[in-house]
Amino acid sequence: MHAIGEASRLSGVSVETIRYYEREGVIGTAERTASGRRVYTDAAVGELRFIRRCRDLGFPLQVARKLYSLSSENTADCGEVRAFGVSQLAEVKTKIVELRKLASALEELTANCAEGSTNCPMLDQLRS
Amino acid sequence: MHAIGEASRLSGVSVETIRYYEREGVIGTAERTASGRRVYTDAAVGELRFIRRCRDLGFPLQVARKLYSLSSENTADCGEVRAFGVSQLAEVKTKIVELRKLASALEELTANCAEGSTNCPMLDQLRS
DNA sequence: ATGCATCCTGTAGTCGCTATAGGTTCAAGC
DNA sequence: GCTTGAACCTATAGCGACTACAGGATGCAT
Repeated sequence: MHAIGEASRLSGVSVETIRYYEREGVIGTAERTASGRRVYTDAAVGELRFIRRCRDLGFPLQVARKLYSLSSENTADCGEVRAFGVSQLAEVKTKIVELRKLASALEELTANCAEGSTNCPMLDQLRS
Repeated sequence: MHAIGEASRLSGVSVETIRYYEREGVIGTAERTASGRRVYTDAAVGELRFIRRCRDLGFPLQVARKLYSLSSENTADCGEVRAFGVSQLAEVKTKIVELRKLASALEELTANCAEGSTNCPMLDQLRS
């Protein structure tokens, strides 16, 4: 059994975020001590770590939650899980493409800017 | 002179967002007709378009505003403008690197998932 | 005169936290 | 037993950049 601070350290989820997750129903409500402090089992810490890993992969909280509930069933359909992963991957790839365009636009814009000049090609572009 | 809907069409900024920009001081307060409707000059539409272009390039609103005010000075220092662009470019590049890592992680995770299987390597990874 | 598009204000919701205020509880050292 | 300080508690507000109502006023064409 772990206090919230320890659960935070073990899972990599901040204390405030753990409480937020509980409020929002992302994770189950933690047990409490007689004085009202939250207490976490190893399984609960595992749940937090699972959610954090999903978040690190860019899954929204709702999807993280769904994946965790799939993970808790012993009849989890791998195909359904895969679908979330594939869709997330598609989104990430789309974002990369967008950001690449953005990067080259910024490269072009800044290319001809010079220190001290009061005639700025970047501003000209933004204005036109 | 243009009504807000027309200004929106001309600038590519939604009506709600234009009002939001005014509320937040991103743009100046628009003139009003006798009945209280906002009215936009071509210059005001240009301002909106400028802001939208900055946003499209990923600049935060504050920076967009700053760039617009630089653009309005006739003594704008091109070096200062360039600094914003370069810093934005660096951020975009950092994000691309992160997203690439994410994409390859997702590719690995989903690679061994198969339709219909109840033994899911992606969930196993997320759990472990 | 009617109807519909457009406009107005004000407020709340989105997402995923983060921060603050103001309080209680626990554990260690003296 | 007492004090101190860390860790905990709740409740609320703020972030960024919108978006989405609700409930009403206005403008314009038929």
